[in-house]
Amino acid sequence: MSSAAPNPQRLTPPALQNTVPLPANFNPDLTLCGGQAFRWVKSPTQPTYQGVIGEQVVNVSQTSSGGWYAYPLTCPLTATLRQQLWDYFDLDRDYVSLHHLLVERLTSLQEHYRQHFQRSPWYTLQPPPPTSPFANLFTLLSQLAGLRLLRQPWFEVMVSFVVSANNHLPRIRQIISIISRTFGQPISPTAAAFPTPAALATATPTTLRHVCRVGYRDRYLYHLARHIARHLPFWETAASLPTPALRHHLLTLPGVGPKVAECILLFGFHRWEAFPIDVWVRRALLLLLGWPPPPAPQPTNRYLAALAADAFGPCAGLAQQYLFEIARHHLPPKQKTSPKSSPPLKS
DNA sequence: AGCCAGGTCTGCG
DNA sequence: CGCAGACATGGC
Repeated sequence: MSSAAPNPQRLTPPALQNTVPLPANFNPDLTLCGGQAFRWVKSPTQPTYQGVIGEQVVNVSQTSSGGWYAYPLTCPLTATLRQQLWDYFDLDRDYVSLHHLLVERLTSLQEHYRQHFQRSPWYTLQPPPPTSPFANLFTLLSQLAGLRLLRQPWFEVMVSFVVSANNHLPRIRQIISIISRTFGQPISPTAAAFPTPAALATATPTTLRHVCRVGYRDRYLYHLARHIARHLPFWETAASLPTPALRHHLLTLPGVGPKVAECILLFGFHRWEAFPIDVWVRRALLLLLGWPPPPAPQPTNRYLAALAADAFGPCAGLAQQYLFEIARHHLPPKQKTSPKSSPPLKS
């Protein structure tokens, strides 16, 4: 844990041709340290992030001119590995165009509902507050232009988001790290690959709870790993299933409900029509729409999912990640319920 | 100290 | 369906 050594491994950056250059506007904080992946650690002293992709420790660093690049830390960059990084960072996709598309979709969605709610009786009863992070939508969204969706392996995503339920991001990262070091193949003195289903299937609930600190989720992960390991041939081919069928199968897994299933579809099977709705995305979306607060009737998540599918279509997943990051950075931690009355005074 | 967390599961009307 | 509680753990 605590590296007392003054300078652990000050590797000189590899020659440029031995790295994978990332797009000019790449934003590592949003992409690597947001809510989609849990294995990236930001260096406190340098513009560098270290993570694990497959069986490799990977660094993401910045050149003096500001560009970002990725390279494997402990081995040369083979053609196969270059392709793996290219795939992980989703470098075939044009996120600049996607950003412009999202700006357009979100703006028109906001305007549509603004007009809708202006005619609503709830609006005149309780007008929305003028101060909202969505007041200047274009400026808000421009801060997110470097956010990308990573193409992660599906089993790691399954485990990560079962762990994520009712949990904090820092603790999710810690748990995923312990699970990797405990059951994954070591690939460096300090790092390990994420365990295969077979490897994690050897875990006992007791170990999961008391070593990996997963709490009451021990039985979910225990049954999940054993189930996946036992039906591995099926899940290896699951990537070719249509999204509704795949969603149906995911919902049969222990610890996987509607929200986690959408996360696995999006981050693990790269289905961009998936739209996970958690408390943050829900709050951000309602605020964007200008939805009147209670006592006005509130929409169900099922309704919001249909709304998002209609508004964003094949970009729903990226729109969701935008909303999540907006909520995380611009909304207060908890939406206070009704003020009710002043707190009781101690006499 | 107490509340909350990228929810899910269970059991009830 | 919709709703209420429980649920381990640890950060803030």
